[in-house]
Amino acid sequence: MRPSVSPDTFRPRGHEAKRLSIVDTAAGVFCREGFAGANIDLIAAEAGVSRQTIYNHHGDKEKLFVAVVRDLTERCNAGIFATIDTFPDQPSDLEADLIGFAMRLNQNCICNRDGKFLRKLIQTEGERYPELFAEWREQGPGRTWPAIAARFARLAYGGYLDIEDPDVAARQFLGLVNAELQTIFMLGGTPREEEVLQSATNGVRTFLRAFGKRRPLAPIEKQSALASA
Amino acid sequence: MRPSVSPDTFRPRGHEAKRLSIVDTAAGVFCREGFAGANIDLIAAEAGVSRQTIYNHHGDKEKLFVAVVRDLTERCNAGIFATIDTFPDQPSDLEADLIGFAMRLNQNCICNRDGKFLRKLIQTEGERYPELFAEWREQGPGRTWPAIAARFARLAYGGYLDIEDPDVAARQFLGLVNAELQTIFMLGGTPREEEVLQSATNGVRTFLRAFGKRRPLAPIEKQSALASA
DNA sequence: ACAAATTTAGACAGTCTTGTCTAAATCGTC
DNA sequence: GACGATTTAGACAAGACTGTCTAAATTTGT
Repeated sequence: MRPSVSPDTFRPRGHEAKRLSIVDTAAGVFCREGFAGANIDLIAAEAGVSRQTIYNHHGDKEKLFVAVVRDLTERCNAGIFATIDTFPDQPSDLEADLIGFAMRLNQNCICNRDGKFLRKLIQTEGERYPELFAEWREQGPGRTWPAIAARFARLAYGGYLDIEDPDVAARQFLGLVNAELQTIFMLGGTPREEEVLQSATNGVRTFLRAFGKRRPLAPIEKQSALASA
Repeated sequence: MRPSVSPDTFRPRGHEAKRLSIVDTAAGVFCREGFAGANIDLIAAEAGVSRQTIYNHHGDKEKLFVAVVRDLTERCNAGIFATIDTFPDQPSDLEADLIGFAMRLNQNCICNRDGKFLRKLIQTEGERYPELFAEWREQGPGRTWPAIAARFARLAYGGYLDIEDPDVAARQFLGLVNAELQTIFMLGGTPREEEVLQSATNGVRTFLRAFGKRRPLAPIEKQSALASA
């Protein structure tokens, strides 16, 4: 791969704009080529910036890489928490509302550019930077999963679901909702919206078969008639 | 990383032994360092072989990489099909038997060395070798998933499960059973056996809450008394 | 034990890459 | 429009890596 670039390269204006463009472009190149394969000249060309500017901003390749991961983690986390805030705490149509939530999570956090890049960088270079990715683990899954679990717990407490362990339920919810996208994720592809919807719909249906209140009509609840039909 | 190696390097004897050792070692190095970062000298040293021997056997770095992926795909597939053959077609204890199957699948196919390596190589270099990984997709998921789905279909036909779409159920089964291992997989780690068991147990329980026959006592079933306990 | 095949160590050319340096050009701001 | 800060292009040294070549050493089969 030669660092060739369309001649009419976009050239970002302003100090911050350049910093942004560099980190952004670098994310893409690190993903495509891996850390070792990523070429600073190529990043510079794609970012519309001279190589020296990259060194001015970030010092060296490794520091640039760290900046990229920090940046992605931060943006992804923000997106996830914003989406968690849309969790249906008082659903009118539980199935539809959970499918909507799953869709938002997938489209805004997991399948979007940042999510895709972060996932790939973690998978690819995670072992090489233990402390950096330990940080990601704490800031990412370590904070978002309990937040989702808390929402499911509230839903259970509100009588909408029949859940024993909210943490397990949260992880299984995500596993179910993405069950049909695994192969696509593996190869770094982006699933089409209909595929995401399909997987989310099937996943939520199964989730509700397992955890939905099964006798919304029966008033004799709780300890008594645990076995039902 | 310098190509340093313990001085008393194991030196494989025989033509085939060398070929094996090269492909095997290369798998590990490609995983650790990525394709671009993998160093032929390092592979040679770790394999206990001279660099020239690698070129004699495989021509160049790219051909070596292809050989590695082919090798891993083949071995993994063999393992998966062998494990699918242990699927509980006539379970005595459905929950325990499915947990056992999930454990075998995880331990022998997904968490073992080959599975870990193949997964990482696909994630890391998949986009760079579209046709190679298209081949993997056909030979791997394209063949194993339907095989698992067929087993679930048989279980449903036998009255053990209440499944509409066996393909969806199969994918969801895998998603559930691995739900709690995702973070570990992400970072390339190998989960401890108790973690695998925990995830499998929780996953199978949820799976059965969703798809298990819920009235094993009611005799007015389907064709006759297909439902058992 | 001998002949053929294979493997080895090391040198080597060619290429690529990182990171530094410099002088000129450009930009933002007053 | 002018000044200070930033950016640019390009050259450059140092090092790393791939893939080839050679002659010697080792292994294998008979």
